[in-house]
Amino acid sequence: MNNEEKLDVCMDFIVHRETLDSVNKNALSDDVVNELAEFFKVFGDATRLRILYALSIAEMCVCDLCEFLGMNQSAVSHQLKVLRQSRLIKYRREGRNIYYSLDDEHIQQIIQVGLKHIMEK
Amino acid sequence: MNNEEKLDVCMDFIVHRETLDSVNKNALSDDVVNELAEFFKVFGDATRLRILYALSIAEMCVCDLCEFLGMNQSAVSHQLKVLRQSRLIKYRREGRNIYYSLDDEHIQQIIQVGLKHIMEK
DNA sequence: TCAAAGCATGAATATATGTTCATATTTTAA
DNA sequence: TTAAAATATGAACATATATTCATGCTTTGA
Repeated sequence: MNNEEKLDVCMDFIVHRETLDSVNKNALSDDVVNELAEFFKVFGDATRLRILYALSIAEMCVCDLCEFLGMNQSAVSHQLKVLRQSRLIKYRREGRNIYYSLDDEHIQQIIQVGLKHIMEK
Repeated sequence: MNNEEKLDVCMDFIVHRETLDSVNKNALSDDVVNELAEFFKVFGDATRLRILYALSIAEMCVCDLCEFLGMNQSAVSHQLKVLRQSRLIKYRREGRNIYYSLDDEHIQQIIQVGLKHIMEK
């Protein structure tokens, strides 16, 4: 391993220049990383996961979701807004009701990979 | 659709009983949902994502990561602790340095699915 | 057209979380 | 064995976020 440069981070010539070059060359852009973090953040909440998983089984109106989640309508609507803005769900109006469903084929895939992970560990 | 029961959530007979039965029957347990949320939460931070992506390219010591991330050592170590506790990374000591690497084959898979999602949207 | 149902949303609050600062721990070189 | 380097960690602080409360909007039935 090469230790060619002195850097602020460590006090000696410890940093691995080749590794850093390789990582820097292949790293994701800030924009992509931030978008990706925002995307995963949506899955990082139990309420939203339950909504997504429920919608993977059936289309549901807000009322249905409130009943299923055992939460009040405002809380559910706020989370639905987050999911809408992340384009993970879509909706259609039918009379006074609004029916939500999944809007992306990656969602179930991601949840499945996550499930596989926690099952195996 | 059947509207058989009156529920607190909505003021009329709007809730869809069949849908709810089906969703309740197939829903994930609270434990699994919470574990899954904790798992995804780890991916929902740009710093941690950058670390994971970097480690998918090369094994790195803390010093390397500080330099790559442009962050101080304490902040990096705190995030490494989160990643260790989630069992997403492992480490080995070599002298004074500690080298981190990925500890799970699902990590790259999940990041790839996420990337595919944000690219297509 | 008007009241009520279903849903959305802004503000407020409580809690969670990321970073910094100071310091502790472990290892090696002298 | 002792000082310094590399890393870890507890506490503090600032920010982000989930839920609640109050209220607004849209649609339908009377």
